[in-house]
This record gives sequence, structure tokens and C-alpha cells, in this order.
Amino acid sequence: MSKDDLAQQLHSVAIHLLRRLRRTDDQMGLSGPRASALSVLVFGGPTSLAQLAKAEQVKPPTMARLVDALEQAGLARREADKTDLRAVRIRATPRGRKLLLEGRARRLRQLTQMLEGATSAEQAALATAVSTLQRLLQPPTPPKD
Amino acid sequence: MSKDDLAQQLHSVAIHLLRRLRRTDDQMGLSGPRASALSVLVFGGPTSLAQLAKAEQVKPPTMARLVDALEQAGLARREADKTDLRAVRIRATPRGRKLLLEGRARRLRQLTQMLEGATSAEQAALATAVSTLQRLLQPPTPPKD
DNA sequence: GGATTTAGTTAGCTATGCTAATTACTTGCA
DNA sequence: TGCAAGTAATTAGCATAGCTAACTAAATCC
Repeated sequence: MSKDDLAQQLHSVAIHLLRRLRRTDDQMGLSGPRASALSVLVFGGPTSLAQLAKAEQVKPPTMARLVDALEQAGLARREADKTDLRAVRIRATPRGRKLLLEGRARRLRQLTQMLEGATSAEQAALATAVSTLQRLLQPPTPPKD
Repeated sequence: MSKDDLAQQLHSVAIHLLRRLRRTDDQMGLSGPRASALSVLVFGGPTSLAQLAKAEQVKPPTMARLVDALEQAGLARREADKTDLRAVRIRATPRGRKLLLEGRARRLRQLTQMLEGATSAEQAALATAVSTLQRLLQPPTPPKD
């Protein structure tokens, strides 16, 4: 496979993989952005709105609306910050934590099951590919951003 | 790496790869859905609205609006279908074709350049991983859909 | 203690997705 | 042949998610 082909097909396969996984995510009853924000709360612990927005690469007003939705669904809570009365701490509720972990388990199950269809050699190649991509993606493109 | 870790990290790396590439796509001045629809027109030739919608996994009204936007930007054209007066044929204009091919080249350049940072062995692993994933993604999940 | 900065929200715009309903044409059949 | 049923596209209207600009309230700085 030429390097150009590899590049092209890498792009294509990433698109299709995510498209496939999105269906499983939908079973959680949460849109992608909401699930993703909740995930940050569950795995990263309570944060401010600004931090959460940054983590999700989104502007504060956008994140405020996502948090509104999570709150309304009983999956997250805004709490007062004792040391800074302007700020809020956003925390996943037990119910939010449970929902997210279940969805994650479901996605993992699906992916793991899919990977059953690969030989050991292929799995090894996938592991190498993942590490390689992680390394190559490291710097957020040269010096901009 | 355990199979579960592999699954998890495969998911994560796909997300980050696409996030990176999206920046390059933005330089084309076209949103993802518009660029993707235009791509179908350029590489697949003229099609009906319904076909285009299906190819993009979107409902006809959604596609109609995307085509409106492409048309307004001078990148695609609606033409009458001689054999069925209800239908339209949608075709990329030369300008649309040019824009898309340039964007694609840019994305390819970026990806190819990124892949320069991989050793030959890593590139081989990536090629194997891509083929494997293409095979595993083949059936659109068991018998639903 | 007043000016500036910072955290979050509100208001309002655009884009993308959907469903339901409409219009116009084609097809099928009695 | 002519009308019923089906099909292609559009229109209307709703929700979500992104943005910027403008505002409120609190913290910080001099």
C-alpha cells in the first residue's frame, strides 16, 4: 500500500469506525456532546464550567447548555464553589455515573467483540498502529494552537 | 496491551485523528457534511437527491438543504432529469470539483507528512491495521440495518 | 475603594439533523 | 383509459449544538 493510499484509507476507516460506534452510544439516550461532557465529569471529577468547556474544546455558552441538559436529566449537578462565589462546580450524579459506565461497557463490549474477528498477528498490528498514531498525534500540529 | 485497552484506545485515537484532520478540511471553507456530499458528487458522478441522501446516511430534506448551500456557493448544480420529471440530477460544477480535489490533496499531504514520523515497521503495522479494520467493519453489525 | 479582570449566563445567529405534510409526477391495474 | 397508489422532492417546523456579543456579579489589583 502506498503511503498516500494508507493516508486515505486511514481517514476513511476512522470515519467508519466512529460511525459504527455511535449507534451504541445512542442507546445511552445521550447525544455525543452530552455523553462526552459527562464522561469528563465521571473520569476527571468535578470541574468548573470553563475547565469543562476547555476539555471539550467548546466555548463556555455551549458547555453551559450541555450542562443544563445533563442537569435536567438528573445526570449532573451544579454546586456552589465556596472559595469563589462566581464559579460553579459541576459534578456527575450517581445516576449519571452509572449511565455513563454502562454505556462505556456496552461500547467496549461491542468493540472487543469486533476485535475477536482479528488474528493474534492482526491484533498485534492494531496495538502497534494505535501506539504509533498516539505518538504521531502528540503535538497539536506544529506551533499554532 | 489487553484487548479491552486496545478497544478503548482505538476509539480514542480515531476521535483524535479525525479532530486533527477536521482543521484541514475547514480550510476548504466547507463544513464536514457539505464537503462530504460534494465528495460523493465528485467521485461518484451526478446522482438524484434520494441517492445522495442515502450515500450520506441522511434524510432527503437534510440533503436538500446541503445541496441548496452547495448550489449557492457555485459548487454543484441541480439539473432536470429527462426521464422522470419529478427527479433532479445533482452534479458537481468544475469549481466544486476543483475545490474538493484541492482540499483532499491538502488533507492527504497533512496525513502523509504525519506518517513520515513512523518507521517502516510502524507503517506496515498501520497498513495491516487498516485492512483488518476494513474487514471487521464490513458487515453493518449483524442483521439489523 | 474604584478600575479591571474573570466566571458564568443570556440573547440571538447559523448549521445540521429530524418528522410531517404538500406538490407534482409516475406507475399499476381494473 | 382513467383513477388509485406510490415515489421524488420540497416546505414547514422542531431540537441540538456550535458561535459571538453583551451582561451580571464577584474577585483582584493598585
